Amino acid sequence: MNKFLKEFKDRGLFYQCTSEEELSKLLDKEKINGYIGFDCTAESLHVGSLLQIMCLRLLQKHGHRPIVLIGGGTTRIGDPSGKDKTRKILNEKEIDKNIKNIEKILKNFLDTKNPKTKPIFVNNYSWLKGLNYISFLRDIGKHFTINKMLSFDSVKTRLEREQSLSYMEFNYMILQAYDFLELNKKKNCVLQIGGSDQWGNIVNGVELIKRYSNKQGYGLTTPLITLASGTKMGKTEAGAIWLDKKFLSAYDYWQFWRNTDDRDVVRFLKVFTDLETNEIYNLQNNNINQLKILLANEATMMLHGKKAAQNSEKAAKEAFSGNSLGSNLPSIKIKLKEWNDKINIVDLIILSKLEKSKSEIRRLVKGNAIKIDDKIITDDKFIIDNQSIKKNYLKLSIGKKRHIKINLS
RNA sequence: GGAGGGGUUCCAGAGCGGUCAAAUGGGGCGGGCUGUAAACCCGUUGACUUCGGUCUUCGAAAGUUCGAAUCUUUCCCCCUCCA
Repeated sequence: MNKFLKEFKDRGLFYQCTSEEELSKLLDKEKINGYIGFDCTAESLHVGSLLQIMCLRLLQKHGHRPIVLIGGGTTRIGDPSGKDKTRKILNEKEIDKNIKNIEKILKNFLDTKNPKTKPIFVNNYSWLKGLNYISFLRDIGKHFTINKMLSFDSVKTRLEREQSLSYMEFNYMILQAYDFLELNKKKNCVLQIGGSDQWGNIVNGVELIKRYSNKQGYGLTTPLITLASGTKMGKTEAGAIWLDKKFLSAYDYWQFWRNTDDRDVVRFLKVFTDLETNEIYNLQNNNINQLKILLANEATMMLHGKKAAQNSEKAAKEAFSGNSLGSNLPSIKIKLKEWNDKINIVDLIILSKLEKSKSEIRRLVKGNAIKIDDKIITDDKFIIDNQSIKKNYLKLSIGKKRHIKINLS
Protein backbone atom coordinates (compact mmCIF):
# COMPACT_ATOMS: atom_id res chain seq x y z
CA MET A 1 0.00 0.00 0.00
CA ASN A 2 1.08 3.53 -0.64
CA LYS A 3 2.97 5.13 2.26
CA PHE A 4 0.64 8.04 2.63
CA LEU A 5 -2.39 5.80 2.72
CA LYS A 6 -0.73 3.44 5.12
CA GLU A 7 0.06 6.18 7.58
CA PHE A 8 -3.39 7.63 7.07
CA LYS A 9 -4.81 4.29 8.16
CA ASP A 10 -2.29 3.63 10.91
CA ARG A 11 -3.22 6.89 12.53
CA GLY A 12 -6.89 6.07 12.49
CA LEU A 13 -7.76 8.73 9.97
CA PHE A 14 -9.25 6.39 7.40
CA TYR A 15 -12.96 5.82 7.05
CA GLN A 16 -13.85 5.36 3.39
CA CYS A 17 -12.23 5.75 0.01
CA THR A 18 -13.74 5.83 -3.47
CA SER A 19 -11.30 3.54 -5.23
CA GLU A 20 -8.55 2.75 -2.88
CA GLU A 21 -6.30 0.60 -5.01
CA GLU A 22 -6.22 3.01 -7.87
CA LEU A 23 -5.56 5.90 -5.55
CA SER A 24 -2.75 3.99 -3.91
CA LYS A 25 -1.12 3.38 -7.26
CA LEU A 26 -1.52 6.95 -8.29
CA LEU A 27 0.04 8.20 -5.07
CA ASP A 28 2.99 5.87 -5.58
CA LYS A 29 3.46 7.16 -9.07
CA GLU A 30 3.20 10.89 -8.61
CA LYS A 31 2.79 13.76 -6.22
CA ILE A 32 -0.75 15.01 -6.29
CA ASN A 33 -2.84 17.94 -5.20
CA GLY A 34 -5.55 17.17 -2.68
CA TYR A 35 -8.09 19.43 -1.10
CA ILE A 36 -10.17 19.88 1.98
CA GLY A 37 -12.90 22.44 2.28
CA PHE A 38 -13.41 24.59 5.35
CA ASP A 39 -16.47 26.60 5.92
CA CYS A 40 -16.21 30.05 7.37
CA THR A 41 -19.27 30.35 9.54
CA ALA A 42 -17.16 31.22 12.55
CA GLU A 43 -14.33 33.67 12.94
CA SER A 44 -11.95 30.96 13.94
CA LEU A 45 -11.50 27.24 13.60
CA HIS A 46 -11.80 24.99 16.60
CA VAL A 47 -10.52 21.53 17.47
CA GLY A 48 -13.33 20.04 15.47
CA SER A 49 -11.41 21.02 12.34
CA LEU A 50 -8.08 19.83 13.63
CA LEU A 51 -8.52 16.36 12.25
CA GLN A 52 -8.86 17.78 8.74
CA ILE A 53 -5.86 19.98 9.29
CA MET A 54 -3.83 16.95 10.31
CA CYS A 55 -4.78 15.36 6.99
CA LEU A 56 -3.37 18.34 5.15
CA ARG A 57 -0.17 18.06 7.16
CA LEU A 58 0.06 14.41 6.31
CA LEU A 59 -0.26 15.20 2.62
CA GLN A 60 2.66 17.57 2.96
CA LYS A 61 4.69 15.08 4.92
CA HIS A 62 4.46 12.70 1.99
CA GLY A 63 5.31 15.31 -0.57
CA HIS A 64 1.83 16.08 -1.84
CA ARG A 65 0.37 19.52 -2.08
CA PRO A 66 -2.63 20.49 -0.01
CA ILE A 67 -5.24 22.80 -1.37
CA VAL A 68 -7.25 24.64 1.21
CA LEU A 69 -10.64 25.54 -0.08
CA ILE A 70 -12.35 28.18 1.93
CA GLY A 71 -16.06 28.10 1.43
CA GLY A 72 -16.69 31.78 0.99
CA GLY A 73 -19.40 30.94 -1.51
CA THR A 74 -20.92 27.87 0.06
CA THR A 75 -21.00 29.50 3.48
CA ARG A 76 -23.49 31.83 1.88
CA ILE A 77 -25.69 28.79 1.37
CA GLY A 78 -25.15 26.52 4.33
CA ASP A 79 -24.45 22.81 4.29
CA PRO A 80 -27.43 20.78 5.49
CA SER A 81 -25.26 17.75 6.31
CA GLY A 82 -25.58 16.77 9.91
CA LYS A 83 -27.79 19.63 10.83
CA ASP A 84 -31.47 19.65 11.42
CA LYS A 85 -31.86 23.36 11.22
CA THR A 86 -30.96 25.93 8.64
CA ARG A 87 -28.02 27.81 9.92
CA LYS A 88 -28.00 31.52 10.03
CA ILE A 89 -26.69 33.26 7.00
CA LEU A 90 -23.82 35.65 7.55
CA ASN A 91 -23.30 38.95 5.85
CA GLU A 92 -20.45 39.68 3.46
CA LYS A 93 -18.28 41.53 5.91
CA GLU A 94 -18.41 38.81 8.51
CA ILE A 95 -17.55 36.19 5.96
CA ASP A 96 -14.54 38.11 4.64
CA LYS A 97 -13.28 38.66 8.13
CA ASN A 98 -13.69 34.99 8.95
CA ILE A 99 -11.87 33.92 5.82
CA LYS A 100 -8.84 36.04 6.62
CA ASN A 101 -8.59 34.72 10.13
CA ILE A 102 -9.09 31.11 9.14
CA GLU A 103 -6.33 31.36 6.56
CA LYS A 104 -4.04 32.75 9.19
CA ILE A 105 -4.76 29.87 11.52
CA LEU A 106 -4.17 27.27 8.84
CA LYS A 107 -0.81 28.80 8.03
CA ASN A 108 0.25 28.03 11.60
CA PHE A 109 -0.20 24.37 10.91
CA LEU A 110 1.05 24.04 7.37
CA ASP A 111 4.52 24.27 5.93
CA THR A 112 4.49 27.33 3.70
CA LYS A 113 8.20 27.25 2.88
CA ASN A 114 8.72 24.16 0.76
CA PRO A 115 7.79 25.21 -2.78
CA LYS A 116 6.89 21.63 -3.72
CA THR A 117 4.21 21.24 -1.07
CA LYS A 118 3.33 24.85 -0.39
CA PRO A 119 -0.41 24.97 0.22
CA ILE A 120 -2.71 26.69 -2.21
CA PHE A 121 -5.50 28.75 -0.73
CA VAL A 122 -8.64 29.21 -2.77
CA ASN A 123 -12.03 30.68 -2.07
CA ASN A 124 -14.90 29.09 -3.93
CA TYR A 125 -16.73 32.39 -4.00
CA SER A 126 -14.38 33.38 -6.79
CA TRP A 127 -16.05 30.94 -9.17
CA LEU A 128 -19.45 30.57 -7.56
CA LYS A 129 -20.37 34.24 -7.49
CA GLY A 130 -20.38 34.66 -11.23
CA LEU A 131 -22.27 31.52 -12.16
CA ASN A 132 -24.88 31.90 -14.76
CA TYR A 133 -27.98 30.07 -13.66
CA ILE A 134 -29.09 28.79 -17.02
CA SER A 135 -25.73 27.60 -18.25
CA PHE A 136 -25.02 26.08 -14.86
CA LEU A 137 -28.21 24.08 -15.03
CA ARG A 138 -27.41 22.93 -18.54
CA ASP A 139 -23.76 22.06 -17.99
CA ILE A 140 -23.77 20.84 -14.43
CA GLY A 141 -27.35 20.35 -13.37
CA LYS A 142 -28.03 17.79 -16.05
CA HIS A 143 -25.59 15.41 -14.37
CA PHE A 144 -27.62 15.27 -11.22
CA THR A 145 -30.87 13.44 -10.77
CA ILE A 146 -33.32 14.39 -8.10
CA ASN A 147 -33.94 10.71 -7.47
CA LYS A 148 -30.38 10.31 -6.39
CA MET A 149 -30.14 13.57 -4.51
CA LEU A 150 -33.12 12.60 -2.43
CA SER A 151 -31.37 9.41 -1.41
CA PHE A 152 -28.48 11.20 0.27
CA ASP A 153 -28.42 11.07 4.01
CA SER A 154 -28.15 14.79 4.44
CA VAL A 155 -31.40 15.22 2.57
CA LYS A 156 -33.11 12.08 3.75
CA THR A 157 -32.70 12.73 7.45
CA ARG A 158 -34.03 16.22 7.07
CA LEU A 159 -37.12 14.96 5.30
CA GLU A 160 -37.60 12.06 7.68
CA ARG A 161 -37.34 14.29 10.70
CA GLU A 162 -39.91 16.53 9.13
CA GLN A 163 -37.54 19.46 9.18
CA SER A 164 -37.74 21.82 6.31
CA LEU A 165 -34.97 21.86 3.78
CA SER A 166 -34.85 24.86 1.54
CA TYR A 167 -34.11 24.68 -2.14
CA MET A 168 -31.05 26.76 -1.42
CA GLU A 169 -29.63 24.18 0.92
CA PHE A 170 -30.69 21.38 -1.34
CA ASN A 171 -28.29 22.81 -3.88
CA TYR A 172 -25.36 22.72 -1.53
CA MET A 173 -24.21 19.29 -2.63
CA ILE A 174 -24.18 20.32 -6.24
CA LEU A 175 -22.06 23.30 -5.44
CA GLN A 176 -19.59 21.23 -3.50
CA ALA A 177 -19.37 18.77 -6.37
CA TYR A 178 -18.81 21.70 -8.66
CA ASP A 179 -16.01 22.94 -6.41
CA PHE A 180 -14.18 19.68 -6.89
CA LEU A 181 -14.67 19.90 -10.65
CA GLU A 182 -13.33 23.46 -10.70
CA LEU A 183 -10.29 22.51 -8.64
CA ASN A 184 -9.72 19.53 -10.86
CA LYS A 185 -9.78 21.71 -13.95
CA LYS A 186 -7.88 24.70 -12.60
CA LYS A 187 -5.49 23.24 -10.05
CA ASN A 188 -5.21 19.66 -11.22
CA CYS A 189 -6.67 18.53 -7.94
CA VAL A 190 -7.51 14.84 -7.92
CA LEU A 191 -8.35 14.14 -4.30
CA GLN A 192 -10.86 15.46 -1.86
CA ILE A 193 -10.63 14.60 1.80
CA GLY A 194 -13.42 15.24 4.27
CA GLY A 195 -15.26 13.97 7.28
CA SER A 196 -17.45 10.92 6.86
CA ASP A 197 -20.50 13.16 6.79
CA GLN A 198 -19.11 14.60 3.56
CA TRP A 199 -19.07 11.27 1.77
CA GLY A 200 -22.13 11.97 -0.30
CA ASN A 201 -20.88 15.37 -1.36
CA ILE A 202 -17.47 13.99 -2.20
CA VAL A 203 -18.82 11.13 -4.27
CA ASN A 204 -20.92 13.60 -6.18
CA GLY A 205 -17.79 15.52 -6.99
CA VAL A 206 -15.96 12.44 -8.19
CA GLU A 207 -18.89 11.49 -10.40
CA LEU A 208 -19.27 14.95 -11.80
CA ILE A 209 -15.61 15.03 -12.80
CA LYS A 210 -16.06 11.67 -14.48
CA ARG A 211 -19.12 12.76 -16.41
CA TYR A 212 -18.05 16.25 -17.26
CA SER A 213 -14.38 15.77 -18.03
CA ASN A 214 -14.09 12.01 -18.19
CA LYS A 215 -11.31 12.16 -15.63
CA GLN A 216 -10.74 10.25 -12.45
CA GLY A 217 -11.00 11.96 -9.06
CA TYR A 218 -10.74 10.35 -5.68
CA GLY A 219 -12.44 10.81 -2.35
CA LEU A 220 -11.19 9.94 1.07
CA THR A 221 -13.08 10.37 4.30
CA THR A 222 -12.11 10.44 7.94
CA PRO A 223 -14.19 9.13 10.81
CA LEU A 224 -15.99 11.65 12.91
CA ILE A 225 -13.97 11.93 16.04
CA THR A 226 -16.07 11.56 19.10
CA LEU A 227 -14.89 11.49 22.65
CA ALA A 228 -15.06 8.32 24.70
CA SER A 229 -17.83 10.02 26.59
CA GLY A 230 -19.83 10.05 23.39
CA THR A 231 -19.93 13.76 22.85
CA LYS A 232 -18.72 15.59 19.81
CA MET A 233 -15.25 16.95 19.97
CA GLY A 234 -14.54 20.62 20.17
CA LYS A 235 -17.07 22.01 22.53
CA THR A 236 -16.44 21.89 26.25
CA GLU A 237 -17.65 23.50 29.40
CA ALA A 238 -16.04 26.82 28.71
CA GLY A 239 -17.08 26.90 25.07
CA ALA A 240 -15.31 25.94 21.92
CA ILE A 241 -11.65 24.99 21.91
CA TRP A 242 -10.45 27.57 19.46
CA LEU A 243 -7.29 27.19 17.45
CA ASP A 244 -6.51 30.82 17.98
CA LYS A 245 -4.80 32.53 20.87
CA LYS A 246 -7.12 35.47 20.54
CA PHE A 247 -9.97 33.24 21.69
CA LEU A 248 -8.18 30.64 23.76
CA SER A 249 -4.83 31.00 25.47
CA ALA A 250 -2.05 28.50 24.93
CA TYR A 251 -2.41 27.53 28.56
CA ASP A 252 -6.09 26.69 28.19
CA TYR A 253 -5.39 24.84 24.98
CA TRP A 254 -2.76 22.81 26.77
CA GLN A 255 -5.25 22.13 29.56
CA PHE A 256 -7.80 20.88 27.08
CA TRP A 257 -5.43 18.15 25.94
CA ARG A 258 -4.18 17.46 29.43
CA ASN A 259 -7.77 16.69 30.44
CA THR A 260 -8.34 14.11 27.72
CA ASP A 261 -10.33 11.08 28.75
CA ASP A 262 -8.07 8.09 29.52
CA ARG A 263 -9.68 6.04 26.82
CA ASP A 264 -8.93 8.65 24.16
CA VAL A 265 -5.27 9.34 24.86
CA VAL A 266 -3.53 6.86 22.59
CA ARG A 267 -5.97 7.45 19.79
CA PHE A 268 -5.44 11.20 20.06
CA LEU A 269 -1.68 10.83 20.10
CA LYS A 270 -1.97 9.12 16.74
CA VAL A 271 -4.40 11.57 15.26
CA PHE A 272 -3.30 14.87 16.69
CA THR A 273 0.47 14.68 17.05
CA ASP A 274 3.42 14.20 14.73
CA LEU A 275 4.87 11.39 16.82
CA GLU A 276 5.55 8.36 14.68
CA THR A 277 3.05 5.57 15.12
CA ASN A 278 5.64 3.02 16.20
CA GLU A 279 6.90 5.47 18.78
CA ILE A 280 3.37 5.80 20.12
CA TYR A 281 3.05 2.05 20.13
CA ASN A 282 6.11 1.78 22.35
CA LEU A 283 4.84 4.46 24.66
CA GLN A 284 1.29 3.31 25.08
CA ASN A 285 1.83 1.49 28.34
CA ASN A 286 3.50 4.42 30.03
CA ASN A 287 1.84 6.20 32.87
CA ILE A 288 -1.39 7.60 31.57
CA ASN A 289 -0.82 11.04 33.02
CA GLN A 290 2.63 11.22 31.44
CA LEU A 291 1.00 10.41 28.13
CA LYS A 292 -1.54 13.16 28.60
CA ILE A 293 1.23 15.64 29.26
CA LEU A 294 3.00 14.42 26.15
CA LEU A 295 -0.18 14.85 24.15
CA ALA A 296 -0.72 18.34 25.54
CA ASN A 297 2.84 19.35 24.78
CA GLU A 298 2.83 18.00 21.25
CA ALA A 299 -0.52 19.49 20.37
CA THR A 300 0.24 22.86 21.89
CA MET A 301 3.63 23.02 20.27
CA MET A 302 2.14 22.52 16.86
CA LEU A 303 -0.15 25.48 17.22
CA HIS A 304 1.47 27.86 19.68
CA GLY A 305 5.14 26.87 19.50
CA LYS A 306 7.55 25.03 21.72
CA LYS A 307 8.01 27.86 24.17
CA ALA A 308 4.30 28.22 24.81
CA ALA A 309 3.96 24.49 25.35
CA GLN A 310 6.78 24.43 27.87
CA ASN A 311 5.42 27.42 29.70
CA SER A 312 1.99 25.86 29.86
CA GLU A 313 3.38 22.68 31.30
CA LYS A 314 5.33 24.62 33.89
CA ALA A 315 2.35 26.76 34.78
CA ALA A 316 0.18 23.69 35.16
CA LYS A 317 2.68 21.99 37.39
CA GLU A 318 2.86 25.03 39.60
CA ALA A 319 -0.85 25.63 39.70
CA PHE A 320 -1.76 22.04 40.48
CA SER A 321 1.00 21.18 42.86
CA GLY A 322 -0.58 23.91 44.87
CA ASN A 323 2.37 25.39 46.71
CA SER A 324 3.77 28.17 44.64
CA LEU A 325 2.42 30.68 42.21
CA GLY A 326 3.80 30.21 38.77
CA SER A 327 5.03 33.02 36.66
CA ASN A 328 3.53 31.26 33.67
CA LEU A 329 -0.10 31.43 34.64
CA PRO A 330 -2.31 33.77 32.68
CA SER A 331 -2.28 37.05 34.53
CA ILE A 332 -4.12 40.33 34.76
CA LYS A 333 -3.30 43.66 36.34
CA ILE A 334 -5.50 45.45 38.81
CA LYS A 335 -4.91 48.98 39.97
CA LEU A 336 -5.97 48.97 43.59
CA LYS A 337 -5.81 52.76 43.74
CA GLU A 338 -8.77 53.00 41.44
CA TRP A 339 -10.71 51.06 44.04
CA ASN A 340 -9.67 53.15 47.05
CA ASP A 341 -7.01 50.59 47.91
CA LYS A 342 -9.47 47.80 48.56
CA ILE A 343 -11.57 45.55 46.45
CA ASN A 344 -14.31 43.06 47.16
CA ILE A 345 -13.74 39.47 46.07
CA VAL A 346 -16.81 39.58 43.85
CA ASP A 347 -15.66 42.68 42.01
CA LEU A 348 -12.18 41.26 41.70
CA ILE A 349 -13.47 38.19 39.91
CA ILE A 350 -15.62 40.32 37.64
CA LEU A 351 -12.51 42.33 36.72
CA SER A 352 -10.61 39.13 36.09
CA LYS A 353 -13.29 38.20 33.54
CA LEU A 354 -13.30 34.64 34.86
CA GLU A 355 -16.99 35.03 35.62
CA LYS A 356 -19.43 37.67 34.52
CA SER A 357 -22.33 37.17 36.88
CA LYS A 358 -22.15 38.33 40.47
CA SER A 359 -24.85 35.89 41.49
CA GLU A 360 -22.78 33.09 40.06
CA ILE A 361 -19.72 34.25 41.98
CA ARG A 362 -21.70 34.34 45.22
CA ARG A 363 -22.90 30.85 44.50
CA LEU A 364 -19.34 29.71 43.92
CA VAL A 365 -18.26 31.24 47.21
CA LYS A 366 -21.01 29.33 48.98
CA GLY A 367 -19.79 26.15 47.33
CA ASN A 368 -16.22 26.68 48.57
CA ALA A 369 -14.97 27.08 45.05
CA ILE A 370 -13.11 30.37 45.36
CA LYS A 371 -9.56 30.45 46.65
CA ILE A 372 -7.03 33.19 47.07
CA ASP A 373 -3.49 31.91 47.38
CA ASP A 374 -4.99 28.49 48.00
CA LYS A 375 -7.10 29.62 50.93
CA ILE A 376 -10.82 29.08 50.56
CA ILE A 377 -12.86 32.26 50.69
CA THR A 378 -16.03 31.66 52.68
CA ASP A 379 -17.47 35.16 52.72
CA ASP A 380 -18.61 36.94 49.58
CA LYS A 381 -17.79 40.22 51.27
CA PHE A 382 -14.14 39.34 51.56
CA ILE A 383 -11.99 42.41 50.96
CA ILE A 384 -8.59 42.45 49.33
CA ASP A 385 -6.40 45.35 50.42
CA ASN A 386 -2.81 46.06 51.39
CA GLN A 387 -3.52 44.72 54.83
CA SER A 388 -4.75 41.32 53.82
CA ILE A 389 -2.33 40.89 50.95
CA LYS A 390 1.24 41.77 51.76
CA LYS A 391 2.62 41.02 48.33
CA ASN A 392 1.82 42.79 45.11
CA TYR A 393 0.37 39.73 43.47
CA LEU A 394 -1.96 36.89 44.35
CA LYS A 395 -3.28 33.68 42.89
CA LEU A 396 -6.99 33.51 42.32
CA SER A 397 -8.54 30.10 41.82
CA ILE A 398 -12.03 29.15 40.78
CA GLY A 399 -12.69 25.52 41.27
CA LYS A 400 -9.79 23.18 40.83
CA LYS A 401 -8.92 24.00 37.30
CA ARG A 402 -9.11 27.69 36.76
CA HIS A 403 -6.23 29.69 38.12
CA ILE A 404 -5.09 33.17 37.34
CA LYS A 405 -2.38 35.45 38.65
CA ILE A 406 -3.43 38.91 39.64
CA ASN A 407 -0.86 41.66 39.78
CA LEU A 408 -1.80 44.44 42.15
CA SER A 409 -0.50 47.95 41.86
C1' G B 1 -56.55 28.71 -0.48
C1' G B 2 -59.06 25.14 3.43
C1' A B 3 -58.58 22.18 8.19
C1' G B 4 -55.78 21.17 12.41
C1' G B 5 -51.25 21.28 15.79
C1' G B 6 -47.55 24.30 17.85
C1' G B 7 -43.80 28.51 19.47
C1' U B 8 -41.86 27.97 27.52
C1' U B 9 -35.74 29.44 30.87
C1' C B 10 -28.69 26.33 27.39
C1' C B 11 -31.44 21.81 25.00
C1' A B 12 -35.58 18.42 25.28
C1' G B 13 -40.11 18.95 27.54
C1' A B 14 -44.26 19.75 31.60
C1' G B 15 -47.35 23.71 33.25
C1' C B 16 -52.75 26.07 30.97
C1' G B 17 -55.74 32.27 36.14
C1' G B 18 -52.73 33.07 42.01
C1' U B 19 -48.86 28.40 45.98
C1' C B 20 -44.39 29.92 38.82
C1' A B 21 -38.05 32.37 38.23
C1' A B 22 -41.65 28.03 36.18
C1' A B 23 -41.92 20.24 37.25
C1' U B 24 -38.72 16.44 35.12
C1' G B 25 -34.55 14.78 32.19
C1' G B 26 -30.04 16.16 29.62
C1' G B 27 -26.07 19.50 29.60
C1' G B 28 -23.16 23.14 32.43
C1' C B 29 -20.97 24.73 36.98
C1' G B 30 -19.29 23.69 42.09
C1' G B 31 -18.19 20.10 46.10
C1' G B 32 -16.82 14.85 47.58
C1' C B 33 -13.97 10.40 45.95
C1' U B 34 -9.49 10.20 42.68
C1' G B 35 -5.01 10.84 38.96
C1' U B 36 -6.23 18.01 36.62
C1' A B 37 -9.31 10.77 34.10
C1' A B 38 -13.83 7.81 34.01
C1' A B 39 -17.80 6.05 36.98
C1' C B 40 -20.49 7.30 41.26
C1' C B 41 -22.64 10.57 45.27
C1' C B 42 -24.19 15.61 46.86
C1' G B 43 -25.28 20.72 45.80
C1' U B 44 -26.40 24.38 42.20
C1' U B 45 -28.16 26.30 37.46
C1' G B 46 -32.30 34.46 35.12
C1' A B 47 -30.04 39.21 37.02
C1' C B 48 -29.10 42.50 41.08
C1' U B 49 -29.07 42.56 46.42
C1' U B 50 -27.75 46.24 52.46
C1' C B 51 -29.72 38.53 52.00
C1' G B 52 -35.34 41.51 54.07
C1' G B 53 -36.16 41.50 49.12
C1' U B 54 -36.13 44.02 44.18
C1' C B 55 -36.17 43.72 38.85
C1' U B 56 -36.55 41.18 33.93
C1' U B 57 -38.25 36.43 31.42
C1' C B 58 -42.66 31.76 28.88
C1' G B 59 -42.89 34.14 19.83
C1' A B 60 -44.53 40.03 19.39
C1' A B 61 -47.97 43.79 20.62
C1' A B 62 -52.47 45.29 22.83
C1' G B 63 -56.43 43.96 26.22
C1' U B 64 -59.55 41.35 30.35
C1' U B 65 -58.39 40.76 35.67
C1' C B 66 -56.83 42.68 42.31
C1' G B 67 -53.51 39.07 39.76
C1' A B 68 -51.63 36.09 33.23
C1' A B 69 -46.67 31.49 30.80
C1' U B 70 -51.86 30.35 31.59
C1' C B 71 -58.06 33.94 29.17
C1' U B 72 -59.29 37.48 24.60
C1' U B 73 -57.77 40.12 20.03
C1' U B 74 -54.32 41.22 16.23
C1' C B 75 -49.67 40.12 14.17
C1' C B 76 -45.12 37.07 13.15
C1' C B 77 -42.96 32.22 12.66
C1' C B 78 -42.92 26.63 12.38
C1' C B 79 -45.20 21.79 11.39
C1' U B 80 -49.06 18.20 9.52
C1' C B 81 -53.09 16.99 6.36
C1' C B 82 -56.31 18.40 2.17
C1' A B 83 -56.46 21.44 -2.51
